[in-house]
Amino acid sequence: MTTVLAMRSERDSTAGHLAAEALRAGPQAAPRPETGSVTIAGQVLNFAQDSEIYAECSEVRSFYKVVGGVVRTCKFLSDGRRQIEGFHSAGDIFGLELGDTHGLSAEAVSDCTIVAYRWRGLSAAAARNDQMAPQVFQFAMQCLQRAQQHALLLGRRSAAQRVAAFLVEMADDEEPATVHLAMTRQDIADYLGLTIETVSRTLSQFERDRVIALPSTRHVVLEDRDALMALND
Amino acid sequence: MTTVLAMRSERDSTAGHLAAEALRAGPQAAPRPETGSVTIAGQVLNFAQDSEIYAECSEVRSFYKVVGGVVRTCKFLSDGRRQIEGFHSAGDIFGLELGDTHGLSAEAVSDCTIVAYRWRGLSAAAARNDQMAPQVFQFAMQCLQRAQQHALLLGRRSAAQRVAAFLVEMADDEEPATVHLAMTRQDIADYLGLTIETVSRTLSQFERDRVIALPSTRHVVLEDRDALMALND
DNA sequence: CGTCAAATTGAAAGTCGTCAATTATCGTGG
DNA sequence: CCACGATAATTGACGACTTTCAATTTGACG
Repeated sequence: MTTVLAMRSERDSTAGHLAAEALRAGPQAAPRPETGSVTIAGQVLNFAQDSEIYAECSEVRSFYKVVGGVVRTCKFLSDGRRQIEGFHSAGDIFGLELGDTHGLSAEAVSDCTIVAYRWRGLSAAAARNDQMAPQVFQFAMQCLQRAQQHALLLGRRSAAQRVAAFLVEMADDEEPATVHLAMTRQDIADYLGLTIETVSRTLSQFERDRVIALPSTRHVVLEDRDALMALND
Repeated sequence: MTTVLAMRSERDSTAGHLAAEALRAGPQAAPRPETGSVTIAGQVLNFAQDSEIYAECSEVRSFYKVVGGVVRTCKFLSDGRRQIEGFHSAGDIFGLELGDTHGLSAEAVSDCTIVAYRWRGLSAAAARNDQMAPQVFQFAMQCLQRAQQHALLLGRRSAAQRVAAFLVEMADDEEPATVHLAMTRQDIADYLGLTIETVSRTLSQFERDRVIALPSTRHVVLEDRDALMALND
């Protein structure tokens, strides 16, 4: 199966909008290539829960967009511990790298469907004369800002602040927000730089404080989102 | 006073080398513009110790290269604490951003000299038809990798591991390496996500263990660099 | 030599991690 | 549909590491 990812070449949009539109466009968003647009063939792949999408230090062959399910990108330490750099769900791009080897590994948090877009580095893309570079740059800078925000969280926040930030990050805009967690407590812990026990205890404490409700382990209702947000300035 | 930053337009080099050469080129590296190269005017600025170069959320007018001295880029929390994202010394670029506001603030760790290059975003640079985009992308990805490495450090390392990583990062290639610290213990603590006391205690312990020597507070001799590196896998 | 800021050191407290036990959840098969 | 086993999650007790608070020492500069 093959799909297309629209890569527009208009110059009048801002770089931000260009990238946002192009990198978020799904297969369904480009039923027919528009005049002047460049399309990139993508291959749809399915991964079972906990299967590896690519390994750290493996050769970069493609970058990826999540169609369904959730993906985690992470690093491993020699002692077996993990640092999860981020979770990626429908519409998110991941695995786009400058060098020829992946700096992180990627794994399926849940069963998921992913589109792989062939990618041989920026120079190869630039040589095709398409307007991908600004979008790729935009993407890199977004990743950078998230990474810096994450470093701030890991360096300076308490366990309660980290868990609160995670819940707010995962929540939708509804009120009260219901968060469906695709990942285990271990995943959350490895994302927040905590242990599974601390995450569990913190969630329990939030529940006792009536800040959240836990109808099931994977469903969190943010009863008092303001209280959660207030924990981080 | 005005200087130039060479921005080469050759296509035959790898993206990596392009960026590395162009972004590291100093005033002295481009005595005369070469045929086919694009030059960017830079303004030399001096900043006194602890003065602000730009504030978080301030408008992006330029990006910067350090000529002399050391710069820190950091974020502030509402409680007054800081997370220093990185230190930048001679030759380093900082302050290059996608959006129109800075995501971090920049301050002079020591008295320092900096070249400011006018920068109005990638689209403005791209419109001038120079070949800056790949170099900027390369730069962004390098920052991203450093930020991810830093997140790993902050999320999963003990105080001793963090201080060891910092010393190795700051060390030159000589043996034994002598590190001249331009920053205070507080700066180091805010970079490593620790307190000033913990940094001090850890350095003292390293000294007792004969891993380092401290001829003065700002001079560290890595007596046993292997031992320091062994702490992190 | 005196003053002030930076750095070090000590003692106590607190947070989070570790280890262990219990409970809950989910998938599988009877 | 229920029972069972395996995995995930929770909870408790304890300990280690880091922070906090406080005092002292060191170093820079007039």
